[in-house]
Amino acid sequence: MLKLHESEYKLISIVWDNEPITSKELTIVSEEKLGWKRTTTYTVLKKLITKNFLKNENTVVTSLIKRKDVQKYECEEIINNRFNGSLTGFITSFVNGKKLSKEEVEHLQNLINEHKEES
Amino acid sequence: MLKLHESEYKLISIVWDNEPITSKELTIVSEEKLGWKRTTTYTVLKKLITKNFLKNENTVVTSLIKRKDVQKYECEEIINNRFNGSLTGFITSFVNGKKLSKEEVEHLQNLINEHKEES
DNA sequence: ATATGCAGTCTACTGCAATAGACAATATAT
DNA sequence: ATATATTGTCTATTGCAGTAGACTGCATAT
Repeated sequence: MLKLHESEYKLISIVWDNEPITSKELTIVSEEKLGWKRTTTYTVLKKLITKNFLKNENTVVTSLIKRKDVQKYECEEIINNRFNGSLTGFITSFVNGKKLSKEEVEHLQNLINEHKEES
Repeated sequence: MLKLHESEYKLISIVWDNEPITSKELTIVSEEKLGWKRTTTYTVLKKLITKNFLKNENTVVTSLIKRKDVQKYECEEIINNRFNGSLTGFITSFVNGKKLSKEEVEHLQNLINEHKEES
């Protein structure tokens, strides 16, 4: 289960952006970016360690799961919950009333081609 | 702001699926599908009415916002929060390690074409 | 006129996420 | 040996979402 609470997500995002990072530095960055007190960082850090999302070895914090995996999980969650598992349903909804730039179109087309069934 | 809490989302979903629906019926369906007591339904209903998401006229409940709009909002939320506003980032993540069926590919391609900038 | 039931509100309880202060343990400097 | 800082934990507080019970007002049947 890759479910993260909001505060956990915020902290692990800082780790992803900066790892390896010492716990000390982590408290400083959290203070700067999130306005958290030192102990708040430690509390949330501990949660993430307990969940095996982060580890802290000798005051050096690194991640055990990758950002991509969490993102993927979250995508699936919302698509399953809100769109009955339909990716096209999701995209239809998102894209509704929007225009896609040339780059986006190109990028999307590549993506689609790369993930076509057979071929 | 189209933000909905989980319980609100569950209830409005029932309305979307059944509107127009009497408040009485709503309590029954909520009881069946969600296991809610009558008063819970009324409590959440009131919240949704206060937010102008639903209305209740003469015990007949109807929606003031459409499912699509809420879904769109939620899509944007997650894409902005988690993917810096990048749709392709989102899809890349979702599609990673998956195959897309012929129908999906076709559907997606149509979507893209319909939303190309200029043309 | 009185009892019964339905519609709806108001208040309260519970659980949990978010936050942080008090404290403990260990290392380091004087 | 003692003061100081660093690392980390444990406990407590706050706020809010979720849930539901007690109550009110109104209509209707007897």
